[in-house]
Amino acid sequence: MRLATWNVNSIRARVDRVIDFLERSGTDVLAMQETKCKDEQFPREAFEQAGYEVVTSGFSQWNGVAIASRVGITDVERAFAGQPGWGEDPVTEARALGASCGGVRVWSLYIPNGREIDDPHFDYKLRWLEALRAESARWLTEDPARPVALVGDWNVAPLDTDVWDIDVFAGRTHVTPAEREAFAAFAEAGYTEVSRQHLPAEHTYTYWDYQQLRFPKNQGMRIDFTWASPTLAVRVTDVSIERNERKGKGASDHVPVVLDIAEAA
DNA sequence: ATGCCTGTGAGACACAGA
Repeated sequence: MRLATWNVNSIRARVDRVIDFLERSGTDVLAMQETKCKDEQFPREAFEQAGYEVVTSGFSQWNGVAIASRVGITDVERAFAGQPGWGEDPVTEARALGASCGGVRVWSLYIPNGREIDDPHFDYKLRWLEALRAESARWLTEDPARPVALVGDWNVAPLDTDVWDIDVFAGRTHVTPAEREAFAAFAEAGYTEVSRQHLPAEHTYTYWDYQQLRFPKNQGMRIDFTWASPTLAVRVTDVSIERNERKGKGASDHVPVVLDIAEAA
């Protein structure tokens, strides 16, 4: 099975590119983030015509996650248990969508950006990561053999070499010890970040800002990852970062990360 | 060329992204 994750930065603006990628890449399951539309606005017909079922979670023009699959989609959840909400009267945002596809429990995740270190969104980001860690650890406690993939845009650069110049990020989000500890805690919960395992090269990015020629200069960030449960991690045979998808007119600022997963023994 | 930001809603700019 081929499983990919991609922050598409608006599915309505990008649907032709996304469908084209699905067909070229042989992707069976695609987890999308930042679809930027309500469920009723999602261009599901294009996916269905290409042979994919699609489930979506979008409440407004902000955030939005979706999963497309040609190997089945069942048991859909539009938030994880204990998912923190935003605001004084907390609102659950469209940042987590779970579904079982081809025997794998896939979670499409869009971790809050955090904005600035002194912004309330930063504390929200840390609480959100901790709540996800606690809940996903519980899934493995219940059933250690469960194949689970936590995929998406984590908005954390775990290593200094995951950004082009760490000095540029001094005092900013994505690289703070608190965020990195919250990210690394998924390893303590029993998960393996399989993209690093297969693609250890430094300065290998999944995102390049639209501004200031960041892509031509290769000034990017590595912030899209896959935490795989033990029985799934050992089935991952290859991972690729589809850098070519950042090229040309109408590209998302993120590229797909693709995993090849062997059949269960 | 991989090229100087893009997408949303609104109907001018404000907000968000990272």
